[in-house]
Amino acid sequence: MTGKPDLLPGTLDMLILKTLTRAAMHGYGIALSIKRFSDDVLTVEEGSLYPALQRLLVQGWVKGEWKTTETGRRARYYTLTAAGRKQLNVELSQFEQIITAIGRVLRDPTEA
Amino acid sequence: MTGKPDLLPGTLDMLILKTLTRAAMHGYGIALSIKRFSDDVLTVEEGSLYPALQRLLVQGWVKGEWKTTETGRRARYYTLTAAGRKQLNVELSQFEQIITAIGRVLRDPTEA
DNA sequence: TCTCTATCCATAGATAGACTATATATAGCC
DNA sequence: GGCTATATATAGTCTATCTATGGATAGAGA
Repeated sequence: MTGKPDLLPGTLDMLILKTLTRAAMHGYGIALSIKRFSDDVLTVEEGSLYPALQRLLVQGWVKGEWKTTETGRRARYYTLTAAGRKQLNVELSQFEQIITAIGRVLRDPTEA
Repeated sequence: MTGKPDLLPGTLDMLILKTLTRAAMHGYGIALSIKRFSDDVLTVEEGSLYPALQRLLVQGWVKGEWKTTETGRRARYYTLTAAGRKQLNVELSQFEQIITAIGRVLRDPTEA
C-alpha cells in the first residue's frame, strides 16, 4: 500500500513557516494547525514534520525553546526568525509562480 | 549547487497526460510544449521525462509508436489511452483539492 | 486501578521522484 | 569541420516524503 503523499512534496517548509506567522507553536501544534486550516486535506506525518523542523533550525529560519504547555507538558516552541520571514516570502512567490505556470499548462485553450 | 527542482514534484505525470490531450507527441515535443505553455517557468529535464514516460507506458495510461518526424528522424509518439484520460481527471481533481487546501493555509485570516 | 486516547518528541529505514551526467545518433547551418 | 538543435535512454545521486517504531505523560472513562 504505497498511498499517495498527504501533501505536495516541496511545500512543507512553506506551510510550517506560514503557520508560525500566526503564533509560536510546538511541532504537534503546527501539525494540528495545518490539518485544521486545510479542512483535513493536508496531514503532516511526524516522520516528515520533525526532520523538517530540524532543517529549518539548522538554516536559521526558526528558533526553538523548550517550555511547558498549559497542560504541564514539556514541548519545544518554535518562532520565526527574521531570516525565516524573508525565506517565507521567497517561497511564497516561487510557489505562486509555479502554480500559475502549471495553470497555464492545464488550461485548455479550446475553452475561452 | 543543489538547485531547486524545475517543477513541483508529483505534478509531472499530470502535466504530460494533459499535454497529450492536445496532440500525440514524442518525448522531446512534450518537454518543449510544457516549457512553452508555462512561459519557460517549467522545465522538464530528460532524466525526469523518459522515466516518467516509461511509468505511464507500464501503467497503460499512454501508448507509444515509433514513427518518423517531418524532418526524417525516428521518434516515439505517445497517445493517451482511455485509462490515461481517466487517470488525468483523477489527478486534476486531486491537484485542485490540494492546491485549494494549501491556499487555505496560506491565506492570512487577518486580511478580509 | 486499568486502559485507552490524545498529547508531545524523535529517529531509522524504505521509497519515490526528481536531478546530474553521460551515451548515442543525425539534420542542418555556418 | 564544428556547432546547435533534435531525439532517446540509462546510471547513479539526492532529497523529501513516507512507514514504522520507540519513548513518555495527562486525563477520561470503565
